[in-house]
Amino acid sequence: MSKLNYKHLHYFWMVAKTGSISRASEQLHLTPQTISGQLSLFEEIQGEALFRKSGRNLELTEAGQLVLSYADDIFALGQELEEVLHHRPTARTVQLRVGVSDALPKTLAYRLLEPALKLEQTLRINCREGKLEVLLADLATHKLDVVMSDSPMPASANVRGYSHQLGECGISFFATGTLLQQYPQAFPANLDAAPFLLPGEDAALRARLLQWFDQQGLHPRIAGEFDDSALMSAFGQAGAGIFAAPTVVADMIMRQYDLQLLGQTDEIREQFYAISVQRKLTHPAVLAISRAARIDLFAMGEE
DNA sequence: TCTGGTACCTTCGGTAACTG
DNA sequence: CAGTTACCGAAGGTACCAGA
Repeated sequence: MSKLNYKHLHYFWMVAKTGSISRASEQLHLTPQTISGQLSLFEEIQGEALFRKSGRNLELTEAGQLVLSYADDIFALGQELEEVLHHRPTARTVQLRVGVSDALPKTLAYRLLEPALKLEQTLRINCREGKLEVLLADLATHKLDVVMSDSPMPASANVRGYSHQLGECGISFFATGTLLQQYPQAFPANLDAAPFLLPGEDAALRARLLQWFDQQGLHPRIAGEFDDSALMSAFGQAGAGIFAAPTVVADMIMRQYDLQLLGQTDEIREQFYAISVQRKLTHPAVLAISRAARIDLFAMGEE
């Protein structure tokens, strides 16, 4: 049985961090051929190529990305041990690398992540926003621990992942006071012919809204389409149109953007998911998010 | 397009320290 | 003391880039 050589792992880690053998050799005060040789040996023992050549430099393979994610934790822990041994007490820090789909309202993203901030352990959140497909690619290469999205893992995605539903709620519609006065009819008739800000094609909410408009015989005037929910809210705040968001964050949106509520419906349901590469959620912060989100939404009578 | 310079990685052969 | 491991110097291969 092969044993992990931590010296090899350290050389690998330094090469991965610096992006080249020559730069790593400067950091480690060794010659490049030593690093190269030890790295080859490490790859041979592990039975996996960890780097591939990219021009003059090296880039990590998928296996390399996986090893790096573990090496980061191992050497962070080592550094922490040194600090403890040198009588510098330090709180144990848990790192959470989370990707937030840009279709997910930012206020909701915060609301979902909030339970993780209340963990007893010190948490460092590394939060990234982007298109779901890009975030899922990063999840597959272990650059992210979890992806928060308004839709489950797409069947077409070329990534192995598991969708964990955190909850669901109805939809609320918001507008500025000035815009609201121009459409005084009762909800939802006041949406008819009103300027409307529609979520982009990546958002799960978009299709549900369009279908609901059709069922209700409503014909809002589409004033804009937005992939980014924060951008859509900003346009809504400026009076460019009415927009929809999950009811669970209605209060936060009205406070944050100084908007008024047109109406609410439970006929459209917005769902929230945590997507991970593991069937079971194991990261302590993600577990906290998962548990708290379900309880919180249930308590509000929304699930 | 060719050529020379530069940067980077790998292989080979050898040495020194460590281990059982 | 033989085998193993880690290391280094020299040399060679590959990729990139600038200038003719």
